[in-house]
Amino acid sequence: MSDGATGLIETEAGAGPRHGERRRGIDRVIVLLEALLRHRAPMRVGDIARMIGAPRSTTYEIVNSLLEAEMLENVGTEGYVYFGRAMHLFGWAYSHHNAHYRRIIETLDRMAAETGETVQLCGLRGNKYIVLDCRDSSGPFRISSDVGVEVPIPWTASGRLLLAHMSEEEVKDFIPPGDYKLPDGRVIAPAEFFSDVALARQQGFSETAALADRFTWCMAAPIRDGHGAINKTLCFVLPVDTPEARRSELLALLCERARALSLAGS
Amino acid sequence: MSDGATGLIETEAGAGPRHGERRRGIDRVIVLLEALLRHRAPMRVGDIARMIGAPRSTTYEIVNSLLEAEMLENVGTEGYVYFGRAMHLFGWAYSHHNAHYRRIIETLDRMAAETGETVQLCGLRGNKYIVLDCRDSSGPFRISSDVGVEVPIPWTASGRLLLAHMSEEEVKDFIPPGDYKLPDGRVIAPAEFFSDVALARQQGFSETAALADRFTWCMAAPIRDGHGAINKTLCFVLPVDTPEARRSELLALLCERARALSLAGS
DNA sequence: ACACATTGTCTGAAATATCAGACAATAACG
DNA sequence: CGTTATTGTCTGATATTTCAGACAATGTGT
Repeated sequence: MSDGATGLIETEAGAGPRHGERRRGIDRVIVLLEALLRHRAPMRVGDIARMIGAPRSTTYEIVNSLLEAEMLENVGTEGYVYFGRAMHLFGWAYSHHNAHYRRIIETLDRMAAETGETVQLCGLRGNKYIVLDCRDSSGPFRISSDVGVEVPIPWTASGRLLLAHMSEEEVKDFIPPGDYKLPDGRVIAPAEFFSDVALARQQGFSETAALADRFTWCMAAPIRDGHGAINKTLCFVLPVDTPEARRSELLALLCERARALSLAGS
Repeated sequence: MSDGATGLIETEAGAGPRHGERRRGIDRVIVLLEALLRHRAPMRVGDIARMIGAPRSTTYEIVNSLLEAEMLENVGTEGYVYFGRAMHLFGWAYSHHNAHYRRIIETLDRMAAETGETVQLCGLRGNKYIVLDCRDSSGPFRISSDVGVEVPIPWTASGRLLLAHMSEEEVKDFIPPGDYKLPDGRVIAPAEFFSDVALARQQGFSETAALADRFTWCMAAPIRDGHGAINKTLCFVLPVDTPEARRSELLALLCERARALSLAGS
């Protein structure tokens, strides 16, 4: 896919393709890791340098440091690098540091085992939707999606729930205009999206059929934090042709489990 | 490898804590993350600074950068930080980037589901043993251990397998002398350990009873890479009083699954 | 109330990490 | 076989980042 390798990943305004931009090593590391995450495949040092807009010599220096720390590792025979073991360990520590997240993961496991369907834990990252964790369907035709990849919020059922605390005006300011355009070219009318959000807030769950792609039915239920806000959602990704009876059964299960995971003060 | 870069810096005659050691931001980051992993709990910035031997001002600078990148995140009300969401995403990417690791994880899941016992994936990190991933027993008395924590190799069943490619001489050089001492004070005779390693190599599995602690029976089987070398092991952690019949059944399962995961070129 | 420890934020100054560019050694391509 | 694009490693110079220390604002204990 044309990943639009603009070369410059500028979080801040200004700063065009200035030649003499000297940057801090730490920032290079951060940008590098995020670029690698987006790319989702091992890369060569030269490509990394181009992608993050850093000089080759610097990139080699940094990559070697990270390799030594096992935050990156060599993969394949020729110069490719990707995330290393240390990242796995750090990530594991993150997922298990608090009891709540552990409970969520156990629920994810149990639901996947019980239903055999694809289950996901979703949340926001900035103004995008991401899958935080998932258990893929065990069936022969598995619908899977990558953890950590940023997706426009309007494409997803979870997204509608995750915006439930916002007013229509806030939502309008929050979603980049281009994000209403679906991958197949259709465009969601913002007004329709706002009412979807309102509906999701009211019913306490959200469903989408064949939205971001032709073959999936998604259903999401909110996991609320201590203040009742929705930080994360639990969701099923089903084949669109799943019978209605089965769907409503799964929806009930989803809502029940999500509620059980919510911390809402009694 | 052991370039003596980190850890205790006493290269010169100067005994005191060298005051003017200026270090690179990247290296600070690496040391910081590793310290956090070892500590296994959120820390305050001041404590981090002390633990990694960095000035407070520098530590604040670095921590803030990492917070912004979500590699760390604030936890609790007052100044505690721990690993952040981005780490989870990077780690997930690591675990899923290659088909082999994915298969291993699926096996882990399946074995845990089938047996209800604690299953672990283990490996080496430097000259220590670590748990790379695990599925905890679902029973009321779960025996669990933390992923990523370094443990002396002689304490473990897996460790005996993971050294199988070494000669006795190499093993002797590899294991730090203090690592033969068990947590309860007993000391494993090196000669005994060497013969354990040889036995493990010969039978293709390894077992320990009440070694690192009084109440566990561990059994490990090797996962071999394309060259037949043992990089990782699969293992069960059982209560010591597990009946012999059950144990041998589980051992058979363990060996079978580990063999299925091995890449040994036919 | 006091003394004492800690946090988070700022400074200026000095040590150095980042950078551009050159280099040989392969690889890719027509 | 030349031509062109890579890769990985070095170098010296300077723009930057790390660092020590000071600061006010909170805690903590007696």
